[in-house]
Amino acid sequence: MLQQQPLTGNGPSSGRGLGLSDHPGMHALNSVQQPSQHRSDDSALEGTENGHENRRDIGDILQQIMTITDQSLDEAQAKKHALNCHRMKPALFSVLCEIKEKTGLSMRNAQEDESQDPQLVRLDNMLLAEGVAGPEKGGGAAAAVSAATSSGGMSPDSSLEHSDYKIKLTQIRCIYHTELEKYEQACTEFTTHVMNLLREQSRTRPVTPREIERMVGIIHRKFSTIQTQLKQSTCEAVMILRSRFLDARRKRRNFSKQATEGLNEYFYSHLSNPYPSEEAKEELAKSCGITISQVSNWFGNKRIRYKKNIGKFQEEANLYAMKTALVVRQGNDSPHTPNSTGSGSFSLSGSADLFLGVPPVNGDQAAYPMGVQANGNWNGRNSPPAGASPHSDHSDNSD
DNA sequence: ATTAATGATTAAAC
DNA sequence: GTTTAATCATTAAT
Repeated sequence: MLQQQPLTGNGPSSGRGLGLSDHPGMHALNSVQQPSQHRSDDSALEGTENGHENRRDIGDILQQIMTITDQSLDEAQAKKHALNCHRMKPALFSVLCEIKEKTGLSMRNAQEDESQDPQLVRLDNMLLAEGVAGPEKGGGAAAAVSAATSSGGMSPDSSLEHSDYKIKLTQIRCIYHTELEKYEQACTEFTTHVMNLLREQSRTRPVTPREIERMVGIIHRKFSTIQTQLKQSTCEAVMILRSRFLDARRKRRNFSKQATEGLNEYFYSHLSNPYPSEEAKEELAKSCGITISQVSNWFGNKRIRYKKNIGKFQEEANLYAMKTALVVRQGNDSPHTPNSTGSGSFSLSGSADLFLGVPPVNGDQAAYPMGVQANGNWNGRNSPPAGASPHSDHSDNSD
């Protein structure tokens, strides 16, 4: 099928075997054979009286074959090059490629899924959101922190708390980037290697550029799985880091003494309605050096814990009540001044120091002098009956 | 080493 | 949205 005579078109050739015999590259083969052809007379075909001569030929051939391995590399290279330069080579190449294409050898991975891996996209987005994949400057860290603190509005302060986190995040980012770089380098290296190899082989083998491209795609897909793994583990590390460093429960610091003092002051001076407004919260947050969320948390905790065991807080209540009273007395000499305490039963205590007898709270009968007691309005259902001080609270806030 | 105190988180209710 | 009640996880105190 490949021996179409007109295709060769090389007139002077002997017309055998695609006419390659006159190519310089083929001389090697000829040269192997020719010596054994001791005078291509017809006598060779006769083979008369040549039993031992044939044996000698075989020996010669073997000898020649053995010498092939001794041929210098340059020589072989030259032959190859000569073969590549043959004018029939492109035609033969294309024909062989066509055959290969038809036999489906090269179309095993025909379906080129150009679809991006959704998981990889997801990981990319996550890393970007965490500031790992983004720019390596402060902007990235800031973005990470802002993203991390998105759950609670606690961005203004606790930068000290975040510094550790930032350091670790930077470490992760560095590792990630170096690994990614290594990965990319290895990928390109391998790809170029394979491409060079295939290109080289395309001289002697029907390998189309299309196939090379496809091969590159396959390689990239393989490497992509590695990339996915890298990104996944990075994500995991970031998540662990976040859960460990940004979960404030693990980094709880007690408030400063003065902060607690200020909060308690407000709480006990608004005991009848210890629900600071937004403005009051802001004020408290500013004066105590904590966030509004922390103020809210503190009041939430305080209310529930106070309500749960009023007796336990009696001393504290008296303490702050006295403090407030003293402040009020300093500010205003009148003993009947309605101070800011919510409970009417408290304000009359000129010396609020002996209300420390603390009975069990849940007892049905509370026959004791309540030093400072909120009327149980705000602590609705569970509030102990606390028969003392049935006055409804009304004298209230200083605002 | 235990325990109490405390700030933060969570689910559920409003 | 906030608040309650329970709970967690850490810190301070015993």
